[in-house]
Amino acid sequence: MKTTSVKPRKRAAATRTQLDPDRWVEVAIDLLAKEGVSGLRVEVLAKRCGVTKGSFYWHFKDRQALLDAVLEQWKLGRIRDIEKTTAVTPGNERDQLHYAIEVYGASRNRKGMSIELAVRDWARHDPQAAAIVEAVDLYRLECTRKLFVAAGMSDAEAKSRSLLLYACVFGLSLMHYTHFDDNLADLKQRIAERIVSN
Amino acid sequence: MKTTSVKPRKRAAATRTQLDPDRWVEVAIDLLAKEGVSGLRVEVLAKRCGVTKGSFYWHFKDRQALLDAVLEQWKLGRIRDIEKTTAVTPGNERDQLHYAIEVYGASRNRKGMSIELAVRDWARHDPQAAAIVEAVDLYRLECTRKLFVAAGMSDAEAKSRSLLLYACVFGLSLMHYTHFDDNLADLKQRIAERIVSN
DNA sequence: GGAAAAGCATACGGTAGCGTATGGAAAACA
DNA sequence: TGTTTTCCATACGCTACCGTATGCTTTTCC
Repeated sequence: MKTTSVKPRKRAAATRTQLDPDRWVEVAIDLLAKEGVSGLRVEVLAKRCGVTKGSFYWHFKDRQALLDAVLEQWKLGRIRDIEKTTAVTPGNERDQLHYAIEVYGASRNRKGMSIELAVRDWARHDPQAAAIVEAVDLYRLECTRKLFVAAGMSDAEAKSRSLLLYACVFGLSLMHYTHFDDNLADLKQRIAERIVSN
Repeated sequence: MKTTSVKPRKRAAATRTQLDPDRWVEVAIDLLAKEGVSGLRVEVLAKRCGVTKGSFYWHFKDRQALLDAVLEQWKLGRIRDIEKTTAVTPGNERDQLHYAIEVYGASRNRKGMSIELAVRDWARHDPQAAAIVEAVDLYRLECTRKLFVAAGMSDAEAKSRSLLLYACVFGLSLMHYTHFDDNLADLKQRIAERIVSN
């Protein structure tokens, strides 16, 4: 093949961006969101990064190494996120719970939810991914549990609400209910109330 | 290759089972549950049926035709199931709602939930699957909505509860909360109460 | 500025999967 | 019994992957 034999030897010469592993993982998570794990292929990813797989195999031992890195990165990101979302400002626990619900509301944060679902589907076939998901879930559940307790609920009730909250949030993202009602905002509001109110 | 040159020309000679499309779809759904759509490959499926893909391409135009059939079959099965689960026996609406929740409880009906999740993941990348899921969701939501109304709730509240119910059911199946509490039964009970009670 | 290392391209072998072509056995039919 | 039709096996070409080998630039370091 020879278009003009012009060697593409500039690769974004401006920023002089070398591809470090983190950048690879970043793009990989992007791809994961759109295609799922099964779509996370080495050569596809490389093309997305504007290079060939020769580069990939310089940074990573193999595909599995990338997957491991993706999982780890996701885990860290989630935990950081949860801590931010559930940071305590005494007295406002219920508002914060509402906020936590809203944050996951499909409209915005669409990409985040796509990743979430992709990882969970991944976890259904991969024990390692399952372990990561479990760790993240337990951490999340614990964080909101504390909020419910701080809001005045019994420990057992708080646990149940905490689980209900996340189950509902992820469940909604799995469903297609757009045409179920013409006032979805009210619907969601009622649900949120049901989860956090007494 | 020649083990003993014994031609396997009996293929379950007892029942004389010809492979009809329905049988293919049945096995395909099984495979779908275990591997997801991406694992639903023609040659793998054929091997599972004890034949080669030569047989497959006699019954189906191509892989897509199988996928279509799987979706259609799933849709029909779901609708039949919902009608059974939400069949009305006046006065017992709340019991039935509890039953509907319990039916999806991950422990039993594990396979059914696997299929459910696989199809929903499928729907995230395929508009056609998404349409089927939407139809099934709307039908389900409508059925339980009626139950909530019959149990004495306002229409708006019934809709919200209906959505909450399914979101929670599917959401729970996505989560890994086994180690969150040592009395999961109580946890689930509380959640169910929260969904159906006033 | 020359050697070493980093970062990437290219080419290769190998597997798995899709779909087609073709033929052969078994069953239905006449 | 002979001929269709049904049902399936085998063989083939093609593509998309994975991972390796090897070499070509660019950077880094002396």
